[in-house]
Amino acid sequence: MSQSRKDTKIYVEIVNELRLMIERKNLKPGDKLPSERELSERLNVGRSSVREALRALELLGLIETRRGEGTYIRDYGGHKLVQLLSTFILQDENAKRDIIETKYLIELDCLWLNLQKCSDGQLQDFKSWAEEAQYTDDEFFLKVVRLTENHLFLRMWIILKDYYNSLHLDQMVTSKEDYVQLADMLITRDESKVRNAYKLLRKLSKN
Amino acid sequence: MSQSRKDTKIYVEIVNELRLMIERKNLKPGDKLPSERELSERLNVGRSSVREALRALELLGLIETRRGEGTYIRDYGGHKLVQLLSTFILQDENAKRDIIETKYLIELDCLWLNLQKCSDGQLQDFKSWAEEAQYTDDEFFLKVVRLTENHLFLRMWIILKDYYNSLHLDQMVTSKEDYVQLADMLITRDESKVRNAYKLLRKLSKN
DNA sequence: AAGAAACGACTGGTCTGACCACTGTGACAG
DNA sequence: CTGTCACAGTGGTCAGACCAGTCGTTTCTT
Repeated sequence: MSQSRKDTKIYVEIVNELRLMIERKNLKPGDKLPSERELSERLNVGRSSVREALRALELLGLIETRRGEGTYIRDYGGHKLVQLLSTFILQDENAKRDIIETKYLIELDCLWLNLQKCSDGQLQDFKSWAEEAQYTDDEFFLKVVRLTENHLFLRMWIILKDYYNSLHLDQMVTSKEDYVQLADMLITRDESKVRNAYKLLRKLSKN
Repeated sequence: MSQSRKDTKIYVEIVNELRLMIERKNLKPGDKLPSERELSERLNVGRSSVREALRALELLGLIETRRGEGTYIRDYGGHKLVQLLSTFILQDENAKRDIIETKYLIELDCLWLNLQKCSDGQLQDFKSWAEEAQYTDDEFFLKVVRLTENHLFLRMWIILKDYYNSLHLDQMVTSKEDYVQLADMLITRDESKVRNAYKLLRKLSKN
């Protein structure tokens, strides 16, 4: 009727089956999945079909397999996906511009979110860290994004960061004062000041 | 030499092999890839390994296979990825809040981008359309996002929209005037006015 | 008894060959 | 010329075999 046709490939069904299993058993990153042979038996499919499904999920970075041990759920992060998709997607020049543009805007969004939602204490801690610690640009903004406690932005930013770094742009040198300044402006809770501090840090001339 | 190292799985090497092949021959969406059997022969690997690689690429939406015909390069788009990643990523409770928050912020980003980059003519056209056409909320903002010509934002927004709709929130009724008003504010190129118009439309009390 | 070596059970990694279902094509009968 | 049909090629799936690691237990050595 609807789509009970067998036009859906087995391996896709297995992927869905796995999703359900993970949901039902509430499996989290680090947990172990059944072995390939067991899955093949439980689902009444060939082991090769199970493998196709698992390999696909692995390439996506959703699971991890260790020979001799088993298959485990993984904490998702860009990984190979980036490298992969980049050759397929980032062909034209516009893509390059999109990545830069998007990364910057998301960083701004996260700054804004922090400005809205963080407590004074959190912002103060952040500033102290910015003053005292050693960090790269990625590390600094990772902390910014983490502070929002928005996993979606975190995922997106991590992927964007990987793309961004794969562009091999000229590394611009950002002085530590710029970072500290930005952290400082957060405390003022003044949106436009934060915005300007970010622009300065990124050396964006105008808006 | 290069691949005599057994630390990389065959199917990953095949994926890379395919990437190279696509680059070298400059294959584009719609073009045909060699058959599974031919690949298996040319690369001296088993057909099952070739399949694992192809299935992974298929799940990613990078290729398309048609039984009896062959394997073709596909025009990339989110596809199954969304559905897939959602269950693996959005497990916790905060996910819901993240989706809403992120969608709104990205919509604001796109509005801001349009305000920066669009010509007067484009904005005028957009306003005319907003006044005269019939559209849903999704359709309205799809147009907004499209206008930015940032494919990355477009992809992200589409994904977010799907997530968002799957939440089955109470449909809020937005009057057409709000949309027109927003389009109108774009023309003024006043950032804060656009921001306020958006907040009004989304019925967000404060910031 | 304590430590080391060997074994066995289990897991993923890969290959081969077989069969099915489907699509495109070309030969042949009308 | 046209319609039919068989065939070769392609993806979809499966079963079985073997390799190569990991881990826990057993057995042997000291």
